[in-house]
Order: sequence, then C-alpha cells, then structure tokens
Amino acid sequence: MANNPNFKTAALEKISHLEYFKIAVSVDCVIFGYLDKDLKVLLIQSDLEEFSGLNSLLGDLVRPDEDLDAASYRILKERTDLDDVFLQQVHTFGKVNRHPSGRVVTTAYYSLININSHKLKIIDNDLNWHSVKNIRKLAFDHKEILETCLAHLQQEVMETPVVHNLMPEKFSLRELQEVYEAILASPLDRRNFRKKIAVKQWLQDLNEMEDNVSHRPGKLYKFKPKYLKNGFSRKS
Amino acid sequence: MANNPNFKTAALEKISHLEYFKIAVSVDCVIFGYLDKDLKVLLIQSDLEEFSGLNSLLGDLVRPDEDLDAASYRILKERTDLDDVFLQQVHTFGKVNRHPSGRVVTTAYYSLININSHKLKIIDNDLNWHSVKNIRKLAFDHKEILETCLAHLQQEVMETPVVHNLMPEKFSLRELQEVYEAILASPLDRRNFRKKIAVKQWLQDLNEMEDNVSHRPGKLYKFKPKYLKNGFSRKS
DNA sequence: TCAAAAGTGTTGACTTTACACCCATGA
DNA sequence: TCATGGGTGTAAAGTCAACACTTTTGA
Repeated sequence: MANNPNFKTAALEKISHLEYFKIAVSVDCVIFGYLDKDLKVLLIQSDLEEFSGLNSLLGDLVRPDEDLDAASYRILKERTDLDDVFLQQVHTFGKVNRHPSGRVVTTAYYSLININSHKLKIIDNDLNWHSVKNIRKLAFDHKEILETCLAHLQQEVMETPVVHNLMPEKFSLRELQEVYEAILASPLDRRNFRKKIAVKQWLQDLNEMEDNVSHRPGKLYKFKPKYLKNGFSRKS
Repeated sequence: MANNPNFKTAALEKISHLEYFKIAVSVDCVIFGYLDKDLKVLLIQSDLEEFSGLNSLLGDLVRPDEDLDAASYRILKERTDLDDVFLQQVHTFGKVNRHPSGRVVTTAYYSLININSHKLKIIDNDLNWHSVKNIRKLAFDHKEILETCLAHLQQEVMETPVVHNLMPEKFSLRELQEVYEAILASPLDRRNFRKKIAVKQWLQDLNEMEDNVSHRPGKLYKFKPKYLKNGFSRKS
C-alpha cells in the first residue's frame, strides 16, 4: 500500500493545500456570572471601528500551536485570572462574512464564574458585566452566539451540577433557587425545587445556618467535592 | 468614538493578525445509513500514507469563500448527489496534532441518508458503507468523531423525527422500529414503541398494507410532509 | 396447520405538579 | 407583633415499563 503511487504524504498534501490556510480560527467565550438575582454576561467594548459603541464577547484568534480548548482557557485566564474554570464548547459559527476583518470561523464556549470571588481588571479594559436579559445588540454575530449558549446552559442546568460555578462556597437553598430562576428566567416552586435538588444528591448539609438575614435563617449547603472538578469538556 | 486613536479598522486588524491565518478549517461528515437491520456509516480509504489501510470520514477543507455549513453540504453532494440532505453540526475538534499535514481544526456534522435511494460512486472511490458496530480504528481522530456523532444521534432520535431520512417513503411500524433498534443498539418493546411513536404524531396512515411478506402484512405509514424539510441546522 | 409478525390494553411504579400551613428570626 | 422567608407533605395527573394473547397472512 505504501508504494501505491496514488498516496501522498502528509507533507505533500500540505503543500498542495496551502491556499486553504487562509481562514483564521477564533474562540469566543460566553462567560456567565450571577449578581443581584440576575444572570450576567461578561462583555468588552469592541475595538473595531466597524462596531464602535457595541460590546462583544471575549474572544481571540487561536494560535497555530494551541489546542482549541486551550485557547478558550487562555482567554478566560487573561481576563479573570481564574485557573480552574468550567468551560464547555457549544457550537461553531462559520459564515463567510461574519467578521469584517476577513474569514474567521469561531467556536463558542460557555463558562460560569462567580463574580464576587474574582475581581476583574474592569476599568482599563472596558470590560463589564451586563444583564443577559437587557442585551439588545452585540458586535459580529455575538448576539446569536450568546443566545445559543444561553439555551445550552438552560438545558444543562437541571441535568448536571454546573451551577456550582456560580455559587459561593456556602449557600442556602433559597440562594440556589434564585440562581436557577435567573438562568431559566422563570420562577420555580419552592417545595418542588427542593425535592428535585435533594434527589440529585449534589449537596452536602453543612449544619450551619445563614447569618445576617432579617428573617428565619436557612441551612447552609455546599456542593460535594466530587462535583467541583471542572476541567475541559472531554473533546477538543 | 470613531476618532479614538485606540480604534483600529478591520483592515488594519487583519494585517496585524496575518500570522494567525495558518490554521486550516475542515469539515468531516459522519454519514449514517441503514441497511440489513444495521446502522452503517460511509467511509473512504484514507489517501494519506500515514494512514494507509485505514478508513476515514468524508471531509474536506473549507474554502475561504464558503460557509461552514455549505462545506459539509458540498461534501455530501459530491459523494451522494443528494440535494436535500439532513445535516447537523455536532462538535469541533481542534487538538494541535490531530492532523499530520498541519494544523487543521475540523467541525463534525452528522447526516442521515437512505442508502437504497441513492447509489453512490462507490467502486472508483474506495467509498463504502461499514457497520458502525464493527468499526475499530479510523484515520485521524475520526473514531472519536464518529462516537461523538453517534451519541448525538442517539440522543436526538426520540426527540425529533430525524429518522425519516433513513426510511423509504412508505414503511411499516416494524421497519421503523428496526431502524430505531439499530440506532440505539438495543431492542425495544413493540407495544411501547408504537405508543411512543403514536404520541409524536409524526406519521400518516396510508391505508395501505405491506406486500410480499410471508406473514400477516402490516399497515404502511409515511412521515407527514411537514417533517420532511431538512435544510441546515439553524446556525453556521 | 404452521410459522411469522400484526395488532392491541392494563397494571404498578415512578415522576411531576399544584398547592398551604406553621415556624423561627430580626426589626 | 409583624414581616420575611424556612421548612415541610400529599393528592392527582401523567409518564414509563413490563408483559400475553388473538389475528392475519403465505408457505
């Protein structure tokens, strides 16, 4: 087989395909946070003249020697200094004219981070948290990317314990429910919510009570340690 | 804003990022078919020396002026001459060394086609249908891509009427069940299957009976026309 | 008359939803 | 003592899985 004249080596194939290496690959991160009973997303002022005044997702071109997953990780790390982040690939957007600088195919990832425990370099970066529900227009096709990732998050949130990324270490069931309501954008029945969560067995009762609340304090919980591992989505 | 010296135009940005245009983008299609009570996938002999003797998925580099979805469509069209195919993006694979010819990020799509109604150009192409369950090793990371797409198909098959792409125009409920069993790789209870399908209301009773069967003939059904539209997945 | 598959319903287990009252705390 | 949320259970509806017998046809 190796002598079959129809075979080409990888090196040869590369030469014959050089003209295809004209597409850039980027990743865009939809970074969700939670604050004031509201689902937020981290956006940056676009530095492209074409999109002046508009916000965009955090994204960057993928380096030639960088895994796709690693690129999303780097972008998050650069902005948040977070090391052990949750990141999951959602979809790849590849319309020819989606980027005015040229042909850029972008892979969208979503992430969940705890806003309070990581102060960002906000001021010097035009980097800010925005209420997801108030977002009207974004640069590029980033509105569509955001919507796709939000839908994905909404689908996953009751199946897997991803919310833990938005929570403080200790929290009450009310606080947890408020996060779910913010993500799903709809109210939940308190008793049914508690039953549903209890069945999952994600939480550990800390035998501690809330403090500084002006009503009967609730029990505090944390996610069991085995659910706190993040890492990447399996595939890259 | 437009006079802000920190803005760059898209044209300028492109120049500064030229070195990133060193990654090629491909699509790979996991094309499923159904024959002899068996889920098949369309594979081609790899023409890379590095993978001699191995099969690979159908794929190609994306052209600079071609939408990502359109590339998967083109690949399918080239091989099957099918025009109105079902194609859905599943995942993008972007490890640095996944392709020996250089850096190639690939987006995987899956497709379902009816083997009998479209004869392929099989002989001159080393192109063949293979039983999914017998596949051991493929070129590149194509085994992983296949597994990812199969899992995706298995998840979707009871939610959406995608199977219609594997069916002849008219079919009995037994035939439909056999397709489901091949996809899910597990037997289904006949009565429960029929109830589940009935609830979906995807099918139309043709008031015709099977013919040429050596047992009691079953009723024939077809998918309601509104479920036959395919097109692309929403996003590209 | 036999072999093969068609066609069909019920029961029990489980899941999901809707819903209301008393309790503990701080102001 | 009031306002606020904590904490809890049940009944009805719906969903899902398991399971068996009679019917129709061709060979």
